[in-house]
Amino acid sequence: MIDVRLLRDDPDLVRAAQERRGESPAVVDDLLAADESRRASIAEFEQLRAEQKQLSKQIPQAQGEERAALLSRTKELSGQVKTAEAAQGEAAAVFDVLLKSLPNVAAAEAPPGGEDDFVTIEEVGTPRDFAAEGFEPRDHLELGRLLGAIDVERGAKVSGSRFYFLTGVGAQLELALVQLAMAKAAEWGFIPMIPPSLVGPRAMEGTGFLGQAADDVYHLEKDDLYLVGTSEVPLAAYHSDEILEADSLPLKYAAFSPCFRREAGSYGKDTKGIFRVHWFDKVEMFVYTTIEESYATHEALLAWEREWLDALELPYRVIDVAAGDLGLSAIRKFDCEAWVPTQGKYREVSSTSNCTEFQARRLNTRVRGEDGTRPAATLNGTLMAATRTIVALLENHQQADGSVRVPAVLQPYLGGRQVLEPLA
RNA sequence: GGAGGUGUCGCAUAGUGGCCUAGUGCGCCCGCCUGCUAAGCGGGUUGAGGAUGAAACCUCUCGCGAGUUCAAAUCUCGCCACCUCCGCCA
Repeated sequence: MIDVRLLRDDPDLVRAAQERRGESPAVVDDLLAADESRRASIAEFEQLRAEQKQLSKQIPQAQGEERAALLSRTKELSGQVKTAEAAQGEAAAVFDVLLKSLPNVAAAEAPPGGEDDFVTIEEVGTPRDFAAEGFEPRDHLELGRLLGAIDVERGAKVSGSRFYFLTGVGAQLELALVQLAMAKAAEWGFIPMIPPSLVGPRAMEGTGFLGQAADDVYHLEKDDLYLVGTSEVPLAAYHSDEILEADSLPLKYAAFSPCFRREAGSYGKDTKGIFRVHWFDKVEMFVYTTIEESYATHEALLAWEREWLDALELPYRVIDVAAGDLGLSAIRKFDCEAWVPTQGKYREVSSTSNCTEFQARRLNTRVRGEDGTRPAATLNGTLMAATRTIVALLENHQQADGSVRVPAVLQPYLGGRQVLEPLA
């Protein structure tokens, strides 16, 4: 959630941000009204409560008639306090629901508009010209079959559509990618983490995934637990209800975890292969810092993502995601999209968001500094999403005979193999 | 899943209905004293919210939530977490 004071002091700024997202600025006025009545009800409750406490204190010393008078007045007040307290709770709840539904204030730099209104920041590397090389590129599914690496038929048999088995060298490839990614992250100063991928409602709600994105989340009703779509969720909740010392920042975590997505409403999209699946493994970077540092940290996260893709020798582009496509928590988001030869397009393989104080305020994570305590800033960025990375690696590094070249950095993690060969 | 126990300020503890505006010790911060350090002395030290130009001020916060009462850290009920033992299990 955003700062209530910002809402009161500069509502026009919030309205403008709503418009950049293509959302209604009217909620701002609803919120201001709700804040008004919330504060009025607080004042009323507190005034009654103060009187009740003050009179109540005199009772033990009072005698006879005076005591009876006090008792009858406090008795009356007791009821009024209860009513006022309930009213105050209700007003606070109304306000809270509205405030939590309001997205973070989109950065002025974020391109206005929706999904298609992104701005390309840079294209890195050159997609291969397979025609010039004299062969038709195979898609990752066919390569996966040739290599004995991916089995989607049995994935569907066992778990349904959008599930897969990684087999043989495919399984080894994922493990190699995970190891390399975790090793790199540790080098960059991230603390390696393996977090729970089942979380309670607070963590899910606090990270903003129970808003518009709720349909995309798996929920285990019997236990009221959620399967996370990203380890951003447990990492953001990790320090909930904590006060971090300013000189301990930045706190950088890199987590390996499975990710689960219902992919509701994506029927018919990316149905072939393992590009869009209900479950995949991912190494995610997550940073706690101050709001002032967050902008530079966001650039750093992007730089690490790029270093990763450079190391894997993949052609990709970096885009500045438009305000309407930011999600609830972010003020700005950069995506890295790797070239997918058989689709002839760049497709998202990583994404980094600056959530400023939005998640920290919901999850009650604060920083104690010279000027008191205030909410922390949180940022996240994908380092390695296994399935999409495998798609990009196989397709971009394939050779005419169906073998796949292994980038040099990955070779030590694959037993020194330089090439993945098709099964006989 | 069953039985028992515990939950108070950063840590350790005191507190069985009003004298709790939650005490004490440790730690930490500021000051005094002292060649230096230690000791000693004095003061400060949970967090959130409301009001205000800013304060003084007021409210909430003893795991969480409801209840009893004029009044709850204290009594009642529910929930959660942790510990011990049993069962089951990777």
